[in-house]
Amino acid sequence: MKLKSFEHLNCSLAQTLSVVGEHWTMLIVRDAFFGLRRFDQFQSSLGIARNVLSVRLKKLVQAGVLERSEDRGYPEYRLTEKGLALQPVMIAMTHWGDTYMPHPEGKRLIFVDRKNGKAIKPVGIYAADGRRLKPKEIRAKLGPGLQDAQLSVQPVWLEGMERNE
Amino acid sequence: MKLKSFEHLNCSLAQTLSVVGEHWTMLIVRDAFFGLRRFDQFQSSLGIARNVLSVRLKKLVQAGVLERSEDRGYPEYRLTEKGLALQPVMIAMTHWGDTYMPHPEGKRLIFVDRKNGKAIKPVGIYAADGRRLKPKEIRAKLGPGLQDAQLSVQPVWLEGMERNE
DNA sequence: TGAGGCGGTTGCATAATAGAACTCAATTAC
DNA sequence: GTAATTGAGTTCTATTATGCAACCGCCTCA
Repeated sequence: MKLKSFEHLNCSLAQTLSVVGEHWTMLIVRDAFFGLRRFDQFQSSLGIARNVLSVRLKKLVQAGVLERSEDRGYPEYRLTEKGLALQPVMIAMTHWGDTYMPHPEGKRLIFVDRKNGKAIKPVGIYAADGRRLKPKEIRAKLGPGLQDAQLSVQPVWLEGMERNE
Repeated sequence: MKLKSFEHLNCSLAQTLSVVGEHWTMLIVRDAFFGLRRFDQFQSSLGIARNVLSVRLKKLVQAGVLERSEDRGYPEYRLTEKGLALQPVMIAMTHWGDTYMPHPEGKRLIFVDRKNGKAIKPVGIYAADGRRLKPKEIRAKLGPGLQDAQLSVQPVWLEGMERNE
């Protein structure tokens, strides 16, 4: 049987995972963020099997995350705007890894404002007025794209994050 | 051959993926955020195979993302603090899916400040002073946990995100 | 006492991945 | 001008991991 897709779930997270959720995919995107553009660069940077890389790149291009061009005579893959928009995801994941599975020597990467070299504001959830919010200080509301009837586990879902105490 | 792990990459993102990067894992975490706690809740919410769910839950518990208890006489899985810290990742992914693969009717979920019901600040990268930064307005610097010598693709890496124009 | 419900485990068929070897075209080297 | 190299994939095979269905043991409730 095929790998089960997530399309039966009306869920934005599942949609995202269907594009960047496969083994290797986010790492390819990360490498693209760091300037890699060519097939063999990705391959040797990650140690990924060439056939798998081939499939991943095709899917990312098809999904509009990467763009393939031969403008310089050889194939290049670069992030589209849609791909660049994955930056918060990438940075949030990097931050979590740095925090909970740290390198003994300290942070591996530090993201700074290009303009002044200062560290960016720490990844997290902020209120409209700028206050930093803890996980349990937010709640999820149903939007127009998701109706009660579609919820698989009605009662719990409807309470949003209320039960997480 | 076994699925290749990402441990040969000294990379915080790869570390994170080694915990939550497998098929289904982030969706289980999402469900945990929404209050699901029991085996069959996860199973029927996601439609995941029971054996796979079993393996995933074990790994998440072992990784310290979920905590298994039988305090109420039956097994329950809930997010630890480490698991709750995945919230920015979850929300960033949800936001990306909502933006680039939207439901025709509109947003599926809206995250609000529990205190006043107002929408949270949009996910993104912000400078220390609060300015919102575009993807190319930041740069990555090497931290103590990552030395030049470990970089697989020296020249490009060293420039950080400079080549992303 | 027996009919579910819950929380898994077991066994099987198939799809996805890892690894290596192999194309095929364009450069580069000699 | 021909050989050797490089880059970008494709093809082939062995082995996992996933999906599905059936099963098991424990508890509850009628």
